[in-house]
Amino acid sequence: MPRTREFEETEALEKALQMFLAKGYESTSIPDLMEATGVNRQSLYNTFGDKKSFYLKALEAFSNHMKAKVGAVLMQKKPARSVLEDYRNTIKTMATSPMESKGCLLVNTVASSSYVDPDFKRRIKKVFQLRDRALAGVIARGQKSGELPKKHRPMAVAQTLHACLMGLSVMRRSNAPREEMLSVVDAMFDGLV
Amino acid sequence: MPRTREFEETEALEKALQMFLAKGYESTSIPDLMEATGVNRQSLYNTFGDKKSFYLKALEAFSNHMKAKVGAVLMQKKPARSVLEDYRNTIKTMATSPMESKGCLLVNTVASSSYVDPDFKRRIKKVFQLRDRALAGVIARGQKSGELPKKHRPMAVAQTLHACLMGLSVMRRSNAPREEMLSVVDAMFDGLV
DNA sequence: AATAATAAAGACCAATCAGTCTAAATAAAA
DNA sequence: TTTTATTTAGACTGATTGGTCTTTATTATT
Repeated sequence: MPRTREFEETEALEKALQMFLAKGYESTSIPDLMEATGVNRQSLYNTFGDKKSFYLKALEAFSNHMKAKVGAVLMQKKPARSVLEDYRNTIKTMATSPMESKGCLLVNTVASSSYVDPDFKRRIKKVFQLRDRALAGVIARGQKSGELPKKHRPMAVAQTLHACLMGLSVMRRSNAPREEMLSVVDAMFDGLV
Repeated sequence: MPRTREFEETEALEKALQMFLAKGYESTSIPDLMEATGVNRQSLYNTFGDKKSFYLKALEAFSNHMKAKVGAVLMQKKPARSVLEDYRNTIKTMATSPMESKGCLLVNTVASSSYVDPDFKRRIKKVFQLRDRALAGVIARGQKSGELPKKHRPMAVAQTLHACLMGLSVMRRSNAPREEMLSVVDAMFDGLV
């Protein structure tokens, strides 16, 4: 009976995500989102709820992309050194991909005023925590097997790399040239693991 | 003849800076600034110009604080290793000071949509460039004297540390505990220099 | 062909925005 | 005391905000 939806929900969410990446939560207006998605105002509200829940959905989508790439790498059951080598390459790819030319949505949100919102904060902490734990697991495994030095606690190393990755996000956003991005990733990994 | 100003300009700028740090350029309203500074709307416009030039003045003030602390350390004419040791401690102090509990204004701006403004962009790039050059100078000196390994180009090391520091800013903004901040700073410096 | 659920366009709302202006209060200097 | 530059408080502007509502058009199913 119903008229069929004339837009693809995930496609619209993807467009909105790009807009949120470029302009942030507060500076992205509903008209901005209408233009970016090509979807009517009313339909946006029907489909995604109000602005905040729309943004939360964008955060979720971005996080899922990240998890898909990072999780697959870190969960591999092979020698830790090899996993970390894959991780380095994954970071290189992400750090230079057009998708992230406006940085990481989670990092941008932390650096913005919307981070005071407990819902945003909780969501973001959760995602980062998962990534840190996964990485710390790999490092712990590498330390046990003797592949990696036991100089620092696995979680400390993971937190440091986490900070480095956040810095990379900001660096990318400031239009650092590709070569610079790559050399910085290498220097970080060389220094830490 | 004139009535004397009832507020201290630099003091008001300092209060405004704190507000901009907390809420960012776009989300800080004029009423916000009036409340934070305790200064009337009209007086704000008379003293600091419009919102954008007000923000530029806040950026300038923040940059000056940074230069005062960092510059004094990096310009020292003593062995490079010792300078870098001082720099590490300076970063530790800054990374845990209440003044920076909302992160670095420059980094926050890069991560925000206001960064598209060429005036903001130019100003920020300039400040970071100066810091990078000063650090690269120290590293080059250390490499020449044999204090530091020549594994990476001085500017590459400086850029990497720059990225790390930006990450620290975001980390601080997300309320990371003091101990975590300090251990991350150590891990970064241990890995890089 | 009738039904029913949705899409779309756009009017509409109260609140807020940055910025300007006027008018009254103030106080240092002449 | 008069003058004069400034600070205040607050009214005001036009634009924009997020969000709601109404109306019309559309189309897959019954």
